Amino acid sequence: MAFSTLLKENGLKITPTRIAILEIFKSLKIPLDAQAIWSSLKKDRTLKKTNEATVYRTLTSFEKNGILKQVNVRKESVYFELDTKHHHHIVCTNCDTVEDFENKEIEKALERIVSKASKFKNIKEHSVELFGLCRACA
Amino acid sequence: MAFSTLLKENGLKITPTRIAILEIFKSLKIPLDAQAIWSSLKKDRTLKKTNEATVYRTLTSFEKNGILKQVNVRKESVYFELDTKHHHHIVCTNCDTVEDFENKEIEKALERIVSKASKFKNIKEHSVELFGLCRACA
DNA sequence: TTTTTTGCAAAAGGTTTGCAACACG
DNA sequence: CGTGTTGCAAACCTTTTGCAAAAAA
Repeated sequence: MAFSTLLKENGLKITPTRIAILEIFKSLKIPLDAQAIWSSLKKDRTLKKTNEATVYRTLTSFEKNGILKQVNVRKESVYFELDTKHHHHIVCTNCDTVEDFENKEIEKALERIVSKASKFKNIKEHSVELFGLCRACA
Repeated sequence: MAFSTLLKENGLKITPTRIAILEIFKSLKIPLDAQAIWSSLKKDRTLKKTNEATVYRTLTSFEKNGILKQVNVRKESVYFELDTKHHHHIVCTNCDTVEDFENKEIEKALERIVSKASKFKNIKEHSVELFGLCRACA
């Protein structure tokens, strides 16, 4: 789906900054934080004066609308990625490398855990992350 | 093992504040952040004037020494728990409820994923968290 | 006494907010 | 034109740091 359609469907106005932010996520394919997005925008002639606050507001709004979701990468700031296909992450604790994976066994095991949980009855989501050093950093 | 021994083994001096912080983790049995610890200390006559900075320094030092570990609870601040038996968490997104669980199938599936990861060769740890509303908040 | 720990105050880092100007639809 | 969006500056919240005084070993 085109990003402009995605924005429209969520009742968000189509602005150059928003489209650009979505394009950045699409092309880089790794979790990004507000600073990374902001740096990226600054390289673009027409968007270089975008304010940091706008980036934060955009990320927050995209998350609320289910366009982005947060990723636990154990860094100081909050990282996001496009909320598309369900998957998990292997995160390098030294650089920005992130490998995605999916695994049906884990999903099934988690479903069983959900059904046995005593203090919870409705569990909406889960996250699974592996941490280590990527081949380049090891 | 007594907390005083634990501190000694890690080359840390035994102080009332450190013992008290460990006791708080032991008795509450849920992940806690610096503010929670600090509030707890303030209720104690002899420790009520403990400085926030001391709490942060203590938590950092305990984590470095493997006494505490961070828990991903998707809150704004950093939460810790005693680093004892390996387990995972079901976290209430509305309150502080956390239920622990462990599951061998997941551990095995993760081992297989580790062995197949292309960008990583040494993976040291992992985290698995489920998020939802506990029975009290649902 | 030597070394670590703590209190205090200041500062840093990331993120949020109020408000007026601006742009999309 | 009306409402949502942005820039700017100030504020916020959590966490960190320098330094001198206090406590542990």
